[in-house]
Amino acid sequence: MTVVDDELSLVFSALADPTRRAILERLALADATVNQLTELFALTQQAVSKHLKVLERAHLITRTRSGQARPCALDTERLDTAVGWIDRHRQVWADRHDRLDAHLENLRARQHQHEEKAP
Amino acid sequence: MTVVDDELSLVFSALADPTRRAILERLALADATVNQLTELFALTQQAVSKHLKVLERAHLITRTRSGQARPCALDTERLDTAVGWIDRHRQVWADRHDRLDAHLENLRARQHQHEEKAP
DNA sequence: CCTATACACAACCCAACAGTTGTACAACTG
DNA sequence: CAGTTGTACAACTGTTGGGTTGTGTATAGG
Repeated sequence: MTVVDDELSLVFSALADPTRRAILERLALADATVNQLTELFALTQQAVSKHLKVLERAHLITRTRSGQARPCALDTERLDTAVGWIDRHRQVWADRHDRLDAHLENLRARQHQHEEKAP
Repeated sequence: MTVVDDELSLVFSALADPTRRAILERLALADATVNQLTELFALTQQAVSKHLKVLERAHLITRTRSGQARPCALDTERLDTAVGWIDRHRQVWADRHDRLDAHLENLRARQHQHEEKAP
């Protein structure tokens, strides 16, 4: 993070906390109010509110107003972004392996040629 | 994190830093030594070594010894774990929407019935 | 053997973070 | 209208994190 505060850093560091992941897991099932979420943890309401603020800043949740309650809903768009980044580099790495496999295949083919020449 | 240090927290917090993500991006292309990685950033070798330690602790890279060099290689297994977690909850959320869509569809069907009765 | 190289370890600094308590405030409830 | 409920804001504390400098150490090369 430091100064950057780029999108991915916000998302990943939001996901880095077990409490926040638990909140997201809960919200995947159904929207919830701050108090409903607070009941899930051995934490004060204020602590949960702080976590929600982090999640909101990372655009992982959205919040509306419903009377005195302030329900939270999961927003999966940034999760797509995060998976996108990971997948991209998993893919490059996989391709690299493909290339390695191709390379080894190539070697093996030449090996056979040598064997034919001098068995 | 705090005390937990579970697998996912280690992975996500490792991914939360732009420098570390850049390191992984570089390693997706090819293995590299500490010095090679250091050249990429305006950082001291020690700072890069610290980042590598974090990545190693999260099992996102593996390190071997080759003479005096200590090459780093990407390890994609935990990336799978991370994507797994995200996907699981994206899926739950998507299913929830399916149910909502079904519900709305249901409502709409009934609405039509009413319209037929009293247009 | 001596020196340069590639890296790690240790101590320290400062900023950010997770948590707390205490309080303010707006919106429901009787 | 008074009291309760749901939530946010503020100030403080202890801990973690990224960065630095300074130093140690094993390996490679002349």
